[in-house]
Order: sequence, then C-alpha cells, then structure tokens
Amino acid sequence: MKVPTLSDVARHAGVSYATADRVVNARGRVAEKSASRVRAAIDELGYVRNVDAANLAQRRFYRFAIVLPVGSNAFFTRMRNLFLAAMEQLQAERVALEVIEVKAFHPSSLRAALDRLANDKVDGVALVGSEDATVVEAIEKLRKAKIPVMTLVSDVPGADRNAYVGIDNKVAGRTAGRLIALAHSSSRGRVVPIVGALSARDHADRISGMSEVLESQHDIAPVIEGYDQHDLVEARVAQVLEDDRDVTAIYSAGAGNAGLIRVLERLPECRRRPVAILHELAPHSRRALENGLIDIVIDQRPEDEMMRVVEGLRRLADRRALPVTDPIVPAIFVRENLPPLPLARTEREREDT
Amino acid sequence: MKVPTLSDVARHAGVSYATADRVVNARGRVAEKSASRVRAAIDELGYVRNVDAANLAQRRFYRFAIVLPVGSNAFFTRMRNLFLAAMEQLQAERVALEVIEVKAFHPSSLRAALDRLANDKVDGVALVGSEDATVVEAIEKLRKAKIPVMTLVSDVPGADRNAYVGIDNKVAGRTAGRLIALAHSSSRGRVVPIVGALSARDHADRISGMSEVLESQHDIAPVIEGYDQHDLVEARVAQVLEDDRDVTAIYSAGAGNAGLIRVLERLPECRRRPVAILHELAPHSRRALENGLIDIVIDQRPEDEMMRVVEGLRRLADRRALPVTDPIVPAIFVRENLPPLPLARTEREREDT
DNA sequence: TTGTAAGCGTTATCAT
DNA sequence: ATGATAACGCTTACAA
Repeated sequence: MKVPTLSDVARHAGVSYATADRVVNARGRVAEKSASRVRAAIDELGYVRNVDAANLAQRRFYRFAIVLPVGSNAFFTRMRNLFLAAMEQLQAERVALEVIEVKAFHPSSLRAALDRLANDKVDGVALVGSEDATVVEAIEKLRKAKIPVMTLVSDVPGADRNAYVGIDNKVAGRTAGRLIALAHSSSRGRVVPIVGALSARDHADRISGMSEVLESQHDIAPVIEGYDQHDLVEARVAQVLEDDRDVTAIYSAGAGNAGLIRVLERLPECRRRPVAILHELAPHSRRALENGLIDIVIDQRPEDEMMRVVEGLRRLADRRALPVTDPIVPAIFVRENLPPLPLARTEREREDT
Repeated sequence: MKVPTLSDVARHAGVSYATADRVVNARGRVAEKSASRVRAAIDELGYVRNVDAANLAQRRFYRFAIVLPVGSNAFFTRMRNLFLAAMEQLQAERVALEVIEVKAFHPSSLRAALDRLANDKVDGVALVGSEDATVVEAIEKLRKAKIPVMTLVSDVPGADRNAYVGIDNKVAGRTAGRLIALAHSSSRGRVVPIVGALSARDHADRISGMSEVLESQHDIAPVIEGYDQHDLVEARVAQVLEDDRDVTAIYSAGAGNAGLIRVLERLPECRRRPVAILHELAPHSRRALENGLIDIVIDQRPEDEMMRVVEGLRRLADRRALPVTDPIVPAIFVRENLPPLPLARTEREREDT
C-alpha cells in the first residue's frame, strides 16, 4: 500500500519533478499542456502532498498573530491569558504566537494592526471581528497576501475569512430564554434584559433570541444598557428592581456583571431572588454561582476556542482541509458542574469587570 | 533564531550523531557517560525532536484501532458512524482507523480484541472501558508493547491508560439535579430515576450525583432499571406514572429512551407532564425535544470526543505532549439550541434504541 | 559501545 | 518553460 509521491506523479505525467512541483504549488510558468497532464496524473494516482516533508524542507516555524481588543473586559483578559499560557507548550511545537492588543470598539486601531501584519508576512492571523467596512478591507488585504485569516468570538459579516470560531449568539439567547421559561414552570414571569450596548451585534442577538422564546408567555422589561461597566450596571439594576417589584428573572447578555451580582447580594431577605442568567465564567460570576446568587452561566469556553484557533491556523498554513466541525456549543454552567480551577495563573491576570 | 538539531546536540556533547540518537530514542547500548553528556547538551541547547522529520524518515502512516461495544445501543452506533465518517478525511492525513466491534458487557470479548492488537503492533488503541480486571491486564499488555492507549466514554479504573476522553458522570448527574431543582422553583418535587442497570458504574454515578443535589428538598422515587431496552423502559415508566400521581420529574441516565418518550407522548391531557431530562442526542430524543415532550438532553458530544481521540492518538504516536485540557463538558441541549442536522448519513446508520 | 551514511518527499536554487 | 539537484533533520541498516 504505497502512497504516491510527487516523483511518481511526474513520471506518470511524463514531465520532470520540478514541473510537477510547479503545478502543485501554483508557481506558474508551466505550459497549460503540461499542467493538465500533471493534474490528470495527480488524481489518477490519488496523490496528496506530504505535509511533513514540505515542512521539513521549509524548516517550518509558524508565526501566528492573535489580535484581541483590550480594555476593562474580563472576558478578553481571560482570552489573552489563555493564549499567553499556551505559548510555552507551543514553542516546542515550533509555533510562535504574537498576541496583539488593540483598542476595543476602535476599528481603525484594528485596521492598523492588520495592515502591519499583512506586510510582516505572518503565517496566519486570528482576530476578534467587528462590523466595519474598514475591517473587511483589511481582511481582504491579508487574504490577497496569502495570509490565512480566522475570526474569533465575533465574526466579520461580509469578509471572506477562512473560518469563524465562536458561538451563535442568537442561539445562546434562545437557550437562555428556554432555561428561564423552565425555571418559571407555568407561572408568568417578567424578565429584565441587560446588555453592554444595543448597538453591539452580539448583545442584541442574544437579547432577541431570548425574547423570541419568552415574549409570548412572559413580560420583557425594557433593556438596560450598562456599557459593560459594573458600577453603571449596578446602579441601573438596583433602580429597576426597586421600581419594579414584579421582576422574576434577569438575563445579562453583556459584561459588567460584578455590579449585577452586588445588587443580588444585598437583596432584602423578604424579596425572592429573581432567576439570573449571565454570560462568561469569570472569577466573580463563578463565585456568585457557588454562592447561589445566580443560577446559570453561559460560557463560550475560550480555552476551547483558543485551541481551535491555533489548530485551525496551523492547518490553514499547511494548506490542509479544516475539519468540518459543528459550531461551538457554549457550555451551560450551574453551581454543580463548574470546571476545576486552573492550577496556575498568569502573572498579569487581573480581575476586571 | 535557529532551532538546534540533533547534529548540534551530538557535536556539543562530543559524540557521534548515532550516539545522540540512541539517547533520544532510548535505544540502549550507550555508555552512561556518553548518555549523560548528551542529556546535558540537550537541555543546554533546548533541543526538541523534529516530529516532521522523524515522520518523514519513517514514512509514517498511522494505524489506530478503535474498539467499541456494539449492540442495540443508539449511542455507540452514533459513535461508530462518526469514526467511519471521519475515515475518508483521515486517509488524506495518512491515518487509518480500524473500527472494531466487541460484544457489550462482555469483558473477554474486549480482552481478546485488545490482545490481538498488542501483537498487531498498531500505533494506538482507543477503547470504551469497563471495570474489569481482565481489561486492566490487557491494557497493561498494550502499554508494555509501547502502544498508546486511550479510554473513551468509560474509563478503566486502575489501568494506566495514557488518557481518558469522556465526561464525568457524577458531575453530569449533579447538573441534571440542579436543572430539575431549577424547574421546580420552590415547590417540592418527586423524581423518578431511570438507569440501564445500577451495576453500570456510569449510570449509578449519574443517579448518585442527581440525588446528592435533590435529596434534601425533594423526594427520590425508587430507581427503575430498564436494561437499556425501550419496551422494558416503556412498561416500567408507564406503571410508575400510573401508580404514583405525584411524580414531577424524570431523569433517565441510561438508554432505551424511545420507550420513555412513548409514555410521555400519550400522557392524558389532564395530567401535567413531568420535567424530563435524559442523556444523549439521538433521533428520537431530538424529536422529543422539538415536540416539547422532554425538556433537556445532556449530550457528551461524541463528535468532539472522536476528534479528541484521533488527535490524542496521533500526538501520543508522535511522542508529543497531550495538551492539558479541561475535562469534556457535556452539552446541554434544549429545544432551542439543537445543532443542525448533519447533511449526509452513513449507509449503515440505524435508529436503534 | 560507537560511528557512517543512505534514504524519506518535499522546497528552492540554479542551469538550460 | 523545463530540468537537475542540494538541502531539510530524522530513522535505520551496516560497519567498526
């Protein structure tokens, strides 16, 4: 059961090795006649490029760039730390990561970073997308430079990235809705939705998913915009709970949840705590789950996303097919299935909102 | 930034290339004095074996064996189909899978298969474990033959397999418990647990996890043993629901759920459907979720497990480190977050219980 | 116990 | 537009 090599292909096609190679690697300068003979030989023999040999000949050392928004967001801090923590192990596998931080909600900052990378000739780029024409262009430029691009956590509509690694926010919102419905049994409830900003697509998608499921049987209170800031969230939620005694559930689709948790913490004894569902495991949300202050955390498991991104970039750089995977299914954490705490923590780890 | 090669190591240690190689590959026949010099050189230079080059030199073609119990169990049918479906894509990556079916609950059948593999000199074995001394021995034998071993879905306590890919059943049960509690708000409930057999460790673990969470606030009815057979499950559950009008929840930790679903389907209108949670997505459980006959399916996502197994076996065969991963978190499916149906189905796919 | 050297299937360079 | 060939870093057979 011998696997055919490119030499076999060349011989079969009656051309030299170099010519066959030119076809396989699209180097041009081949007469169409030769090219077609080579292509025929390739699928007659069922030739597949030996990636190991190719990488050896190139003394492959992958350089990938990971572009993350940075700011006071606990989730991306966590994400960044995960990439940093992976670097050591990856070093031994001959891949180097460059983690680049750009200003959040600042497309031109992202664009500048991407443009630099296009000239740097890295072997692949992963980025947290945003809906912005300038970002679409930057991605196009990368692709033209033959650099694979993956979007992470947030996709870029209209851009032809090679793959997206992240959850479907609409589905996540619907899931939250269903769980809230479940927690209400048959009684009618009143749900308060919280987002960072309604203009953020992910947040809006989550809320609309949740509403879709609940609106026929329950009341949906006006959306609170907390701008992902815990003190703002705290103030607004406290206010709403005070004004509206009928609230039975809270669904927070964004960040700033430390503020929400503080409100729940000091809820008067007499008042029944509303069902609370929020997104992303973080030190404070974990603790709140353990203490019974909230019920459910929907988590997109950045560890998983990180691994898929690195693996995906490697495969793209090797010109291998990406495995056809189901979309990432977010994890649903309750008090009882929290993952064990990681043993070590990165030096720079911070507990921001 | 040159990466050191084994030649560098040899030179640095003042020995020949072959000697350095003997140390790295533990081939023996090296004077301790030389060996230690080589080892010193290795970590002075930070040498890491180039797996690509090694695989090229060996004309690597991985042969992995996947040993699955077969019988009338929908879950393992699904699992097997996943492996079969992956084979084509894997072919191009120079890995061949041999999917071996053994009789379920039949340790000596499993043992025989494993013993054959030990002599066959495959590059790695994945198997669905069971608590049995003879299986422990068979694994030991494989390991002695330098064959990597992974357990899948069910671990083998006491065996030194290289890794386990599967969920923590106790945790899964506790999660089910919490969700049931959530669905009961503050009212007291009465839960009927169903298993295949209490002697099956996985099932027992799930039930005990569930009970742990619920027993203080709710009633736990006697466990139904349905031996993973849908007609048996159907009969028993129908009986219990008839005898006991106070049942508010059902947790099925095993298989045979088609029977359970049939009972729920023909529940009289006047009677409120109990909260229902069961394990593993299958055609019938999916449909029941869509129809609102059950509330939640806890799924260990065999697609994911399959990929981890293949990737893990490959890494082990390459003598690379396994990535430190969190344990597999089962997915919690409700009606609203069901994964899209796969487009193609394997020829042999069957819909058994 | 130690050393030498011919592959492995590519990439990339140079010559024609 | 085509062809020949020296690396790449390892494994393995063989020689000393």
